[in-house]
Amino acid sequence: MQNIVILAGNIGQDPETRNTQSGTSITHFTLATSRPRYSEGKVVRDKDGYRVQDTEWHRITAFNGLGKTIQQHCEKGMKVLVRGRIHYTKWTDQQGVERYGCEIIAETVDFLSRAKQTQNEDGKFIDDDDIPF
Amino acid sequence: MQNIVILAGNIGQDPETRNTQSGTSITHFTLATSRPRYSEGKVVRDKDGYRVQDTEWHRITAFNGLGKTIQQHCEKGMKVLVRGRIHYTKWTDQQGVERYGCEIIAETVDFLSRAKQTQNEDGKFIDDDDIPF
Amino acid sequence: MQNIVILAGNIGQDPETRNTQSGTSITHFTLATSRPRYSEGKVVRDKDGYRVQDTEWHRITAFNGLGKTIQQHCEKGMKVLVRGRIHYTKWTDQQGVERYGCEIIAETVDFLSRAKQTQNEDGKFIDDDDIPF
Amino acid sequence: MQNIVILAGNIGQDPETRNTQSGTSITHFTLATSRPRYSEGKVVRDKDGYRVQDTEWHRITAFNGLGKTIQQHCEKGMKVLVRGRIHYTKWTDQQGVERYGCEIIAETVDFLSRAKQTQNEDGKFIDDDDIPF
DNA sequence: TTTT
DNA sequence: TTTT
Repeated sequence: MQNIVILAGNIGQDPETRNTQSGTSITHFTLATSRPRYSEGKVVRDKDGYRVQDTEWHRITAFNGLGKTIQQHCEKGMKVLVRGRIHYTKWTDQQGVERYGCEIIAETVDFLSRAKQTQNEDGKFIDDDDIPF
Repeated sequence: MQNIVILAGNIGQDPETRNTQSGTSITHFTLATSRPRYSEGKVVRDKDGYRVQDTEWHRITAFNGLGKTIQQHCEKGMKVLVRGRIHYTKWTDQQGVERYGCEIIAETVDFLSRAKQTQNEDGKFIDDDDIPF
Repeated sequence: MQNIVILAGNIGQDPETRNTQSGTSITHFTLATSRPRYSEGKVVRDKDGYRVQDTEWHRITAFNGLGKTIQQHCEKGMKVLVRGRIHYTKWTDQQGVERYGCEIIAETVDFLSRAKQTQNEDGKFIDDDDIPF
Repeated sequence: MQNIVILAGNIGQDPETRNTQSGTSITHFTLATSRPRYSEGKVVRDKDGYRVQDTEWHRITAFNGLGKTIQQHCEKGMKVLVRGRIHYTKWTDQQGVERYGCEIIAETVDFLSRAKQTQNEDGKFIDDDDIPF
């Protein structure tokens, strides 16, 4: 049954891609979504008059082709819209403590800012077919 | 910017509600979403021929009025559709280790199964106005 | 840029499938979504005390494989969850008047009720691999 | 049951607001969402090498406070993210022909471009509290 | 821990 | 035209 996430926000760090032994490539980046804090129906401001924002930092994971497109065309600061699903992870850390994590597996990514252009080794720009807009 | 989650699944345990010192009530329940596992584009089956499902267990939080409606009308096994947002939490456990969590703050809940009816102390059923269908 | 629709509701009529000359198959069904009517923050009731519902009837279109799964496993009255996108259509009617329509192109359909089972010509049930749960 | 729409796109014309006799204010604007056309899994290009886009023009309706915020801070060309629901309308035109329409009732609007600033009659900028970011 |  |  459906597990759908839609996030529009800003990329926190340049994406990173690694390859697994099985040949799958995995791309990670972080995405900030913010919303103004409300208290009793009113916007909350700090002492300098700026609105207080609550920011959530999401860890986004993309595989293979979508991951490569992200690696080539996304960078820190870009605004993107991610559609995907929530996935929870569990592992044991070096102290033997059980740890839990949560990530968003991306299924589509739309660029809300101008996409970064990446040149290939031969100096040509990567084929725009990869850019989903 | 938008942080939207839509989950359709089954409730794992009866909801629990507690009240904070500030007068806010907080209701929690767990929700299972499942999807068939695919490998190379094909459904994966176990040795008995049943499809393998990957289940994600989400922790859902609802406040005040919505939480009370959930407490009164939801129970283990019911199918619901939750719309909400992702919220990450961080705390220090009793061993002094930093821990991270993830929960879904519910904004609406639709009942996809028949809602549980709860009687008040006077034996009357709680007003259906609370039930969102 | 994203155009995402998520609808949970009841199927109004058995789905219908037709084939185009180009070999694409197109499946249509209607889906009702309802919400209680509110006025000044309160549920509205009719003279018999029943809550007034506002129902929207959506026209859903699915192509090829997804359409065939719907044709085989969905019927009038079933509850489904559709994810898709809005598409507007325009045509000229027999009186030469320009007409506009709106349909939801389904990308995924989850069954929230028990799926209908369809027997093949040889009396066997269609392979469950088609059923998305 | 849920009827959720999420659209990210560009505003086609400056919003327009009118007031009904009952005191409700209604704001309308149009929003374009585009997606590259695919044929047999490949991007389609026109004779000049540009990708062919399919654009859907959505009619967005917002009421009262949300509508006023849109009127004050949105203009043609801005990028926005709308969350809302689909609503179908029916009316009889001047020739007595039954006509059908479809609109998106906005529940939230996020600005993906810099919001337009509007001055009040006294020359002051409208309170930023209205801007949802 | 749910469900089909 | 569905459903509760």
